[in-house]
Amino acid sequence: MDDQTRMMTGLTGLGGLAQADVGDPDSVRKQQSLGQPQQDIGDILQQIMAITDESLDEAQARKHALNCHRMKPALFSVLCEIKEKTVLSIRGVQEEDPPDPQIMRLDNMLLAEGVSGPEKGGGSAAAAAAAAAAGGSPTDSSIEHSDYRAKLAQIRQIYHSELEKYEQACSEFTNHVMNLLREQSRTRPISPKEIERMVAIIHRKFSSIQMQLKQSTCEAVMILRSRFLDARRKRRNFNKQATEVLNEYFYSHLSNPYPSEEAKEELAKKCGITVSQVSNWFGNKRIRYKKNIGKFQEEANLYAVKTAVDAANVSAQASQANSPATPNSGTTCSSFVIHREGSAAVNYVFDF
DNA sequence: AACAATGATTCTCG
DNA sequence: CGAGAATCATTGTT
Repeated sequence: MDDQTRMMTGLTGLGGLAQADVGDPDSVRKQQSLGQPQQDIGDILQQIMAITDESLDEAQARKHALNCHRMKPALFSVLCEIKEKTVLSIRGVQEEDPPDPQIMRLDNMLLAEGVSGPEKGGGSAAAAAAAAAAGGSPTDSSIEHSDYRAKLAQIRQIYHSELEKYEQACSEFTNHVMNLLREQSRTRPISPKEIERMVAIIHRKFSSIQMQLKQSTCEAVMILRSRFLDARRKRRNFNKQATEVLNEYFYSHLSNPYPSEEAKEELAKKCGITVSQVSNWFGNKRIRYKKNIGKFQEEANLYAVKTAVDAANVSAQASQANSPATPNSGTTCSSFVIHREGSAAVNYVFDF
């Protein structure tokens, strides 16, 4: 609202010029030299000055009265004359502002973040995700990005609606001022250039408000980004079933616990996690298992038995003669057992 | 609160 | 680019 008040002062500044013109004793002398009664002119000037203090209706009536006043054309021409002289001093003040580097910076950033620029509907959400992933594989990370995208969309929506509001307010205000100036130009001389200048001033003021909007939008995006990046570190432990599936695979492939890309995808689907999460899990598991086999012995045996039982069940269902004591996933399972027994806590390396 | 477990990240290396 | 290793940061347990 600070800008608005400043805008108003800018506006009254123009009006003030006219008042100064009117108050110029020079003009009074000129009027006197025309042979008109001084009192009369003084009255008119008083009336003009007082217009702003009156209610709209009164002012309207008074304005109409002034416009019909017999002295009006003469007064107007005098005002024009004075204006001619003073306008030279005003001209120097005009300076064309080059495109603000800061606002360009903000614009670029908003564009880069996808806040401004082409509206991204639901259809191109994948494109937005891909852009946000920036090099990551599009299959994963889309889940993590959905929250981010939703928040970004929220910011974008607020930004656009605010921008629209500002633009509307700006054009409304410009129209209002232009109408006002046109109306006033009947009473006092206002060149089109001046109106132009006034419009430029208004636009400058509004664009400074716009810059504030852009700035705070940028800040919001930055905050969102940092929160999001922090949030990526946040994690939820996988549910029991998922851990079970992963462990089952790990211990039944202990001699070569490196799932292929297809296996990873299948595990990911089974566990309801992403492929990269599966990769993370196996990476962590391998290194932690290797570091301290002893700690995992119990778990390993558990899953060895589990897979053995499963295998036995499968074979039983298949009406085969295998006893539960001779699991058919033997190669990997037994290799683990042998290794365990042979080198309890010493460095264990996977059989590659 | 201290500690362990665990998922994610970052770095180096082949 | 993927694996290993170290590390971070959160979650779960005691």
